[in-house]
Amino acid sequence: MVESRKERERAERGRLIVAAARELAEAEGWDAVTTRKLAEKVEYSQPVLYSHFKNMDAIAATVALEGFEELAGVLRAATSAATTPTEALRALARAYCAFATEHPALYDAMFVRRTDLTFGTGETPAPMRAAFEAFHETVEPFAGAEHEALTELFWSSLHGLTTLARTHRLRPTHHEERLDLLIDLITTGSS
Amino acid sequence: MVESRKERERAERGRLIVAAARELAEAEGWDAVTTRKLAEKVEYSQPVLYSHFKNMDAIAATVALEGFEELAGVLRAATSAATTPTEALRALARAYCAFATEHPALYDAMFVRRTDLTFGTGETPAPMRAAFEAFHETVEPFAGAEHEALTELFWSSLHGLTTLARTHRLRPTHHEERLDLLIDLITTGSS
DNA sequence: CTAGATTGTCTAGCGCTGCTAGATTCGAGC
DNA sequence: GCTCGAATCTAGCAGCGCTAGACAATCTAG
Repeated sequence: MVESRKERERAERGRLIVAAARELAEAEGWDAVTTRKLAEKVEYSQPVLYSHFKNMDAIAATVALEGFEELAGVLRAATSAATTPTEALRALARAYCAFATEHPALYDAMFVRRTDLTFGTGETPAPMRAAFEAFHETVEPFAGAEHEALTELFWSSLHGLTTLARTHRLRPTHHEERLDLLIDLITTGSS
Repeated sequence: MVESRKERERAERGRLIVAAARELAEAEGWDAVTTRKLAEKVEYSQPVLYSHFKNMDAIAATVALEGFEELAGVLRAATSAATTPTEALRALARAYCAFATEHPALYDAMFVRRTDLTFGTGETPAPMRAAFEAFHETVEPFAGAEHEALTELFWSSLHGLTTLARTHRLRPTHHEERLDLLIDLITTGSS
C-alpha cells in the first residue's frame, strides 16, 4: 500500500527530527536548538518541522519522553543488581545523578524546562510513571505511612543536588559525600 | 559639584532599571523581560541599558543579588525567632520555601537561570555568603564532621522540593508533609 | 501516456529578539 | 551666545519562532 509506505517514511522523519534536536541540545544546549538549525540538520525546510510537531516545545517534550524511557531503564538496571535495600537505594541515587551528568540537555528537557507534560495525574505517560515507580519501590523498605512523600522527597533531593551542582552552586569535589549523607539519613531514618 | 550630581542620578537610574526588570519578571516571567520593554518602562532608549549593564544577563544577575540580600534577611528573621534547634531548622525550611513561592522570578534569577555569579569561592558576593551562612549555622546542631555537606544537602533538598513543586512535578497538596519528613530525617539523623 | 487533482515542500516574510554604529541633541564652561 | 564633549537616540543588523501562499512532485483517472 502506498499510504502505509508514506506513513512509515513520515514517522521515520519524525524520529529523525527528534534525534537531531537531542543531538543539537546535548552538543550546544537547548538555546542552540533553533528551527533553522534543526531544519538544516535534517535537510528539510523549517515548515516541515511544523507538520510533525505543533512547535519547538513539542519537540523538546518528545525528547523528554525519550529521556524518561531511558531513565526508567537505567534505574531498573541499577536497583536490580543490588542485594540489599540500602545498596539498592545507593545504586539508584548514583544512577540518577550519573544520568543527569551524562545527559545534561536531556535532563533539562525532562525536569528543568517548562513543559506541558503532566506529572502525577491519570494522563501521565507510561515512561514517566515507570521512572517514578523505580523510586517508589526502592524507597519502600525505609518508609512507613509517608511512603509517597518519602519518594518525592528522595527524588527532590537528588534533583536539587544535581541541578545545583551542575550550575556550579555546590562544591564540585564533595558530590559523593553529599550523596552518602542523604542515603545515610534515609536508611537510619525515623520510620 | 556637577559631576557628583550626575553620578548620583546615574546610580539612581541604574536602580530604576533593576527594579523595572524585577517587576516585569515577577509580573510576566523572565521571558517577557526584553530590552525594548525594559527601556520603555524606564522611559529611555535601549542603548541606555547597555551603558549601565553589559547585557541582559547582567541585569538579571543584579536582580539576583538583590534577592540574596532579601533571602538572607528572611532566613535570619525566621531562625532568630526559634527557641530550639529543631524549631529553627523547621522555620528556615518554611521561610525558604515561602520565599521561593512568593518571588518565583526572583528565585529563578538566583537559582535556576544560568548566571556567571560564582558560588562558593573567595569572590562570592557577601549577600550570597550571608544566605548560605544562615543555612550553615542552623544545620550545625545536627551535623558532625560532615557539617558542610549537610548544609549543602539540606539546601539542595529544599531547592529540589521548591523547583519540582513549582513546575507541577510533585503533588501540590503534600508540600507540608514532605517538608516535615525532611526535618524529621535531619533531626533524628545518624550523626 | 497524458491531464488534472492532490499532496508535499519551499520561498519569502512578519513581528519579535539582543545588541550596536553613527547621527543628533543636550548642557557645562567660557 | 558659542563651542565642545558627553549623553542619548534613531536606525539597523543578524537571528529568532512561526506561517501564508507559491510552487513542484506525485498519484489517480481517463
